Amino acid sequence: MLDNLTEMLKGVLEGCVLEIISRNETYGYEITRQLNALGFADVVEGTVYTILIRLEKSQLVDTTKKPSDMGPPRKFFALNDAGREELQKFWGKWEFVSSKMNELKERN
Amino acid sequence: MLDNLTEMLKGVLEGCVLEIISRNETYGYEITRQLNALGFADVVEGTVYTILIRLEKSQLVDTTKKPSDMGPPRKFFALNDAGREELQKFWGKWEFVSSKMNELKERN
DNA sequence: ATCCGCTACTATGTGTTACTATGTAGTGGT
DNA sequence: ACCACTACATAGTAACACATAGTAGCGGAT
Repeated sequence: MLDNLTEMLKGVLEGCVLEIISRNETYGYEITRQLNALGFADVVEGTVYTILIRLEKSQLVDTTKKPSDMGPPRKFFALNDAGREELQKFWGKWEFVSSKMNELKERN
Repeated sequence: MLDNLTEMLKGVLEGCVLEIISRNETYGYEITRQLNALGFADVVEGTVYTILIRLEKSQLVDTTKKPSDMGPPRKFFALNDAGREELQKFWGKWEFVSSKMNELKERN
């Protein structure tokens, strides 16, 4: 129905991942499932993993590997201080853009 | 303060331009000014012109050139039926993403 | 024993997009 | 003559989501 969200997700998906991680230390596969459950049904693992690697390189997250009884070992991600700061900045930006968009939409 | 909105504007800026055009037949330079006034202060003409050319190629707008007494002739843009449909789709997508984002943000 | 499905991670390449930078050109004021 | 403002155009860049493919562990069914 609302065919392709890809472009609109640019710049917000990373924030979503940060938010999800901030709630609970978690791992890529699970994050993908949560995003899908949220409604972003077309988001695939490849996308999430590239985001996670980016977050790791930017040193916004700490990682630990833990065994799983359901498959291969899981790489858990947790926000560090820089990550929490980035998350706050993200919501600030979202609030700004989102308010401006609604302003534009409602104005007549 | 909220340093770089670039990535978050991807996918929404085109919709903003569509919305602005839908209100009044207008031209690139003026659209840029309106976006700046809205709060998207860093959006520059080059960005808007590429969007306008894209809209033209996608046949979402009709164009007419009109002389100006303030400078070079202006290229006016107006939405056609396809453009109006696209605009509606855009707001549908925005509504969806935006609601999901707020759901994610508020949930605790 | 073998295959399949699910879990879980990694890597390479592609298309789209906003932005940078630069150039052209018309008008009016000083 | 010069400059600021108006107005449009375009080649190149960086960042991002996504496509695609591969590797690998585990459990259940055939």
